[in-house]
Parts: sequence; structure tokens; C-alpha cells
Amino acid sequence: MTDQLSQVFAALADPTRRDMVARLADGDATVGRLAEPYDVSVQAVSKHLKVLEDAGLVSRGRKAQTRPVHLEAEVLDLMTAWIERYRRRAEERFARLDAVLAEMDAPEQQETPQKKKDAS
Amino acid sequence: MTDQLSQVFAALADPTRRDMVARLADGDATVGRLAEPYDVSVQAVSKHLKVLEDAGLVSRGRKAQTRPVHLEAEVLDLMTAWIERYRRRAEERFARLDAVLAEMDAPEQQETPQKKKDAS
DNA sequence: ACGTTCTTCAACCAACTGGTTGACGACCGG
DNA sequence: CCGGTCGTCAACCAGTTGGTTGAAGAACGT
Repeated sequence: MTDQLSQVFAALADPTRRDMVARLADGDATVGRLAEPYDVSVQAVSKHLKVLEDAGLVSRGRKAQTRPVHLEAEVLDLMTAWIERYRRRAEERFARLDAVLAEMDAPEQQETPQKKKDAS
Repeated sequence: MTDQLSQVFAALADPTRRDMVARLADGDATVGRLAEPYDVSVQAVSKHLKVLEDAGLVSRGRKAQTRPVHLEAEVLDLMTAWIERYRRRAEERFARLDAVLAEMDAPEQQETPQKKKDAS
């Protein structure tokens, strides 16, 4: 699971981490500030942040004692690109199937939608 | 981790499962057929399919001995919606920041950009 | 130099994951 | 009914994950 896409998906599979990303979309925040709403230790939040950082979803600065967290929103495009690619593909296939069915308007029974086998 | 969004993200965090989805975008397939390219047992593939099914990403029919697998592409929209929401938000914030920086050519600088506390 | 604050490191633990093998269930084709 | 083929269920195992507590860094303010 070393490829970035997997890491990004995995990082966002956790509701807490997703919420962090959502809040970071409104602006940078410190670890402590990020941890406030959640009912877990600050250390746990720090671990979540490490996951997000390893996935490339956030970067971190260094301001006095704090380590401000910054959302790297471009990485989200990676996912959108992947998703849209296959969603579109499935849609096109669906459209082709519709076309085939439409062409079948001859009054023959369509009891068996004939599995398409080679729907050319 | 019971919410669907988490399940969908988790399901796609695995390269094998992502590849299955990619192939299913080109058309339905049986378990055996799906398993062919991978160097794992058929049972393992069956498990992967269960994960995808629980996430709502695929559905399964029943044709003779086989269980044809079908991609439910609409679920992908769930993710796209989530991602785009926050990507856009981050982008807008970035745009606002640019505006602020542009406006800062006036000789007044405010060290502390007012942190915004808790903006609902 | 000292104490305080913010954050991370380390060790540990329960639960989940992704894989295995072996047995079983469902459905043809005789 | 019987022998294949396709797929799932069950038990098990190693590795990862998400959480805990306790101690240690790192950077102020005084």
C-alpha cells in the first residue's frame, strides 16, 4: 500500500480525519486547536495528522511552539481524476447499453436481455 | 466505521480492489474471471468483492453457477461530492488570501490575520 | 536558567485486514 | 443420482491501525 492514491483513500476512510480535512479547508490550524472537538487524546490526533501528512494531504509549518497544519488541496485532484475516469467509463457503457436496448424496439419479447456477450 | 462514505474510501484504498472497479467499469464479470489477473486465491478475491459490495460499489446477480458482478457507479458520486466540496472551499480560501495579499500593497500591515475563531 | 505550553516519540493493547487452506453449498450436464 | 465447476463460509495467522499512558523535545516568557 505504498502508492499515494491508496494512502490518500485510506487517510480519508476515517471520519475523524475527514472532519479534520473539512475544517482545514477553512484555514490552517494548530494540533491542539484541531484536537479540541474530538473525544480522544492529543497524541491520537497527532497520529491522525501523521497519516494525513504521509498521504500528502497536509503539510506543517513551525510557528513558535506550534506546528500549524495546512491542507494541500491539490492532492484531492488525484482522487477526483481516478474516480471520474471510471465513473465516466461506466456511464458511457451504460449509454451504449441504452442504445442497444433502444434499437431492440422491434416487437420481439425481451424476456432474456441476452447478456450482451459481444454488444457491438 | 459504519458510514458509507468511510466504507467507500476504505474499499478503494486497496490497489487490487481499485483495479477490479476499473475493470468492472468496462462491463460485468464473474468472480473467476475477475480473479484471473491476480496472484491470489479465488477466496481472497471473493473477500475483496464482499468489501466492495458492503460499500455499495458493486451488486451481484445469479446466473447459473456464476455470480456476475456489476459496478454501481453512482456511489462514486458520493465521494466526488465530498472531495469537491472541500477542494473548492480550500480554493476559495486561497483566492481570498490572494486578494488580501494584493490589497496589502497599502502601507498598512496587520501582523495577525484575525484567526476567525469558530466560523460555524 | 527555569517553568510552561505545544507537540511528538515509545511501548503497549485490542480490533481489524488481507491472505492462506480446507470444507461445504449451489447449480449444471450427463 | 453423480461428478464437475463456481463461489462462499470458517478457522487461522501475520501485519496494520487506532487508541491509550508516560516521558521527552522544542520553543517561548520571565
